[in-house]
Amino acid sequence: MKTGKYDHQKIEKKWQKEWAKTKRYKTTEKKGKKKCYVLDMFPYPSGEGLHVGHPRGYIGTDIYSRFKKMQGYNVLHPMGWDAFGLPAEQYAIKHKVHPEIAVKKNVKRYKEQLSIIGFNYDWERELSTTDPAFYKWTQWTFLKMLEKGLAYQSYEPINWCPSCQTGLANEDLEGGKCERCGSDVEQKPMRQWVLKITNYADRMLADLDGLDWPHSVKESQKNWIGRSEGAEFEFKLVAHSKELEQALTVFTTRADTLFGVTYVVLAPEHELIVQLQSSIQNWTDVQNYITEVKNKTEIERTDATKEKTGVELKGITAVNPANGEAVPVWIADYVLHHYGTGAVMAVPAHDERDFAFAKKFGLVIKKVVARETGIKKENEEFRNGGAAVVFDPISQKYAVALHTDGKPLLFAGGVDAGEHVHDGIVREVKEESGLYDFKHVEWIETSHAHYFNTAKKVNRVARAECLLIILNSTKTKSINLEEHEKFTLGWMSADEIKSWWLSHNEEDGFLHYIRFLDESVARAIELEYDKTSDARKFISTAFTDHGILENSGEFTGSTSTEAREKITKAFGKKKVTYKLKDWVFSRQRYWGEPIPVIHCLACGVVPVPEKELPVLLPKVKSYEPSGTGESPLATIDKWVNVKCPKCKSPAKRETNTMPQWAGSSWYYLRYIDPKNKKALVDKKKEKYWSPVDMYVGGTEHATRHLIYARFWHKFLYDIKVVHRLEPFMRLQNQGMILASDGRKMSKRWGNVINPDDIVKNYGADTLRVYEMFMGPFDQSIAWNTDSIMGARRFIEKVWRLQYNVSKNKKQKTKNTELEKLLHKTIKKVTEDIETMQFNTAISSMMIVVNEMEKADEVTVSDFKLCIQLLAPFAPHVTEAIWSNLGNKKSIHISEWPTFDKKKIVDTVFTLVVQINGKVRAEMTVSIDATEEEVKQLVFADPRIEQWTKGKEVQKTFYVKGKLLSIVL
RNA sequence: GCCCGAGUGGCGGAAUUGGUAGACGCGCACGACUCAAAAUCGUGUAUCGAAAGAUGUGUGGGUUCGAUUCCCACCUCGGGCACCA
Repeated sequence: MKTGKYDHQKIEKKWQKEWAKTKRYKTTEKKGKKKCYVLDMFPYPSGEGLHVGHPRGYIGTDIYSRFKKMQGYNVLHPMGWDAFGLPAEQYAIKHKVHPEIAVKKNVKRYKEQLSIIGFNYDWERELSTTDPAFYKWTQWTFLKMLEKGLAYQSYEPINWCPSCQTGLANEDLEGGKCERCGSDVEQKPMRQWVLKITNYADRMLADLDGLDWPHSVKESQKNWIGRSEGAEFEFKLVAHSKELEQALTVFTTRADTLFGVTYVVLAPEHELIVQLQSSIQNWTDVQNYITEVKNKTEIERTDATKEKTGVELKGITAVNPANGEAVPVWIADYVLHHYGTGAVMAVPAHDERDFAFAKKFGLVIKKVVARETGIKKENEEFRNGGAAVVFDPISQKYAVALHTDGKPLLFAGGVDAGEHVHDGIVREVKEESGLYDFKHVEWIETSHAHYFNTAKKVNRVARAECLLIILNSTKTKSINLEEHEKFTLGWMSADEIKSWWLSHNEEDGFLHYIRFLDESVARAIELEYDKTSDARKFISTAFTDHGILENSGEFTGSTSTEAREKITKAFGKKKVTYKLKDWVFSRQRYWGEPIPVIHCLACGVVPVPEKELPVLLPKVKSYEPSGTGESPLATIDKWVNVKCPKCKSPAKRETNTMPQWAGSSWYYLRYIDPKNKKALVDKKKEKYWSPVDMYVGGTEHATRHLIYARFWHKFLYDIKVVHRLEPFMRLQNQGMILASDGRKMSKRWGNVINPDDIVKNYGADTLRVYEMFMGPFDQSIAWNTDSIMGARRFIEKVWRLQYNVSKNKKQKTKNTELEKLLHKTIKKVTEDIETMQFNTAISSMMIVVNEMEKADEVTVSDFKLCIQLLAPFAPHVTEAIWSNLGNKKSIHISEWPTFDKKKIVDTVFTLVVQINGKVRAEMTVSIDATEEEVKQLVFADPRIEQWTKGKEVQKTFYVKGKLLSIVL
């Protein structure tokens, strides 16, 4: 063989042409073979073209699908275009071309850019969501949803983007702003089509468990669906001492706090308010407030840090179903109309928001849950007691009972018979500390601690009141002598007390009890001491943890968890609520699938008959938004005015279009059977190819595309179009490639690296290897053009190797060390591709190539195995070498190498000798050596002797094939 | 605030049923080849130290013969949710 320079341009052009000619990548459907469906999230062809970040995921799926093909699978690996929606329309408006033409142009450019990278897509299955033959089935599915009652019209206010001139779904917002343009969205009441995705919330949640998806994506979906279990309670309403016919239903997750309700709050949009008008004494104020709230943007309204506002509905009270107490009724915008029942029972003692509201408006705060520490045990002995935090405002220090070992404790104790618990604590403090000059005594909280008394060997639960005592002076009287032996009066700052307890993790008996008290101290210390006020006011916060009930009638003493069940059962009913909202499905824009319904004055909403699908998007002169909240389609009289399919009287077409996410919710099914005119997908074909085995895309789709597609798929399952509950079995995220400055690649920053340039200068194979080698596939990483040389050098090494190898063609003797390494590499690369750890796969191939370069003799068969491993990564150069070696058929249909178990077994290993945990020597030992033999060998070694001399060996640990640890 | 995930050389990163930390690559230094340069090849490259040796995987504790890996607390960064009752 003649030595040749590695000319990537020539090689890549030649083989891409050859593959196209021989239809190398046409999907095979050989009988009796297993299938593998490998899919990329199809791109939105923008006008900017691709940068080097875009192909990263495509390279991953390309490697995976080539690998699976070589393993003998029938592989489906298609590509298409997600081309409806606002970006294409905005681009078209800006460049004054029709979106259809703009999309065609952009697709052409994308396809060119993709093709030079050498992907193995089956282009015969290419599809576009904008193709009428495709969107016919998007419309068809919508009609099925309409038929099943899952698509409905609503007039509720929705998110409206004033800049994009369209309504948006909840998923299209980012922090209350339009995800596309960043404008503040408004709440605009208008007619819209909505899909009942909430009907599927539970199934989507439950089926997440069976998916091989990244943990973070599953978490995002769980958060997005936002299921919460709680209860509904009905509060009867009273005005002028008479019960009204309307009642108020509230939703809560904290039924255990029902006895702590001191008022109730309605969202300002609540429909009950108008109904109650005649009973409301301050109607003008109420109306003013509602108007005020209406004028706020969504962001202003949902800002949790702003001051709470609200108005009381004077003249009306609500009756607590648990204890019959009448409480005031308020309206406030911190209560959201669209969550739960749009009304809450306010428990200021145990909810931050209610607390803030109650503080501001001077409402009653009633504590019904006490803090609980430790774990509840059997046969607990009950103790009643308390403790006090004693504060000296002059020195800003706390008085503690200082144990001789330095431990600071609270002044605490039990209560004498017949004595009030507060008096008991005060008495104890006086006796133990000698302090007596108190300025202020305040109750902070009640707590329950479960602990084991080590002295008496009994389980105890201590109910303890925690008091705050503020001193006038630090003068003392005589101190109880018995206590004085162990304790002295000490003064410590909050930080000193905290740090002592943080560094001493004591758990037994009384100490555990003390530790609970310490938590009360910590809490008391956290209370802000208001120096400016003569009233010496301590400002508290709401206690929102679970605990033990107080002041709750027969439920007093129960845990929150128990009480929640019991109280729900006694006074209300269980209820589940979701954060997920129904999918706002209409857009007031041109470039989308027309919603296939007709509005008839007589018949109402009439679906377009199935045989008239698709409802084609008409050609128009102006597709710019009308600005009236109506779609541009509304201006095309010819298209709009039709006859009602039912009664044949004049009727009008629906002029709203579908959102961008419609087509992408099911496109993966169409690749299976892209030309089918009779069905969305052929049942048999669907049964063979579904589900997608490997789906690769960015994390930005975690809560939109991937939620919508799962919903759409489950619907198709219900109407028996598909046979699997989930569309994508395995999902892999690819990380973004950032510019070398660490920012996103963007024209705006002028930091875009174009893949065409890299392919031209370094080659597609180098680009592919570099992008896979730069770091873990799913992590974001900055582009570094310097580092790309490493990948290029590696490929050149492989290229040069073919000439060294061919010289040895006749050589027969095997280099067993090299062979062993090669077989270990086959194992590693096979496993790494399966788990998409491409960086370590390439690393191990680099190692074997380096060794082959160093070796004098490399057999052709060993080298062949090596380039077969590389073939999915660098398809062009390996194909060229494969052909140079005299193979007639493509390397990409050759059989994937398998490793020989016998060939990777080591005969010797490196034993590591540790002495007292430190590595002191290494030695080569036969793999068959017994522990005794190893020990003999080790102790005879002079390097070991120098450490063991004169010392006694206490223990040894032997890990077979790894190390010997000696303890002296 | 709540829920996830992650912190390792000059840089990208490797190694976790607890067993040699830093594979592979980039960069850098020196050497070979060259009139010279580039390319290529070779050697070295965690820190401190002349060396022996010591230290070292965000910080502080703990378990263990042995911890990047397990436990507790904290710090920082990234992501999701957020007045969601």
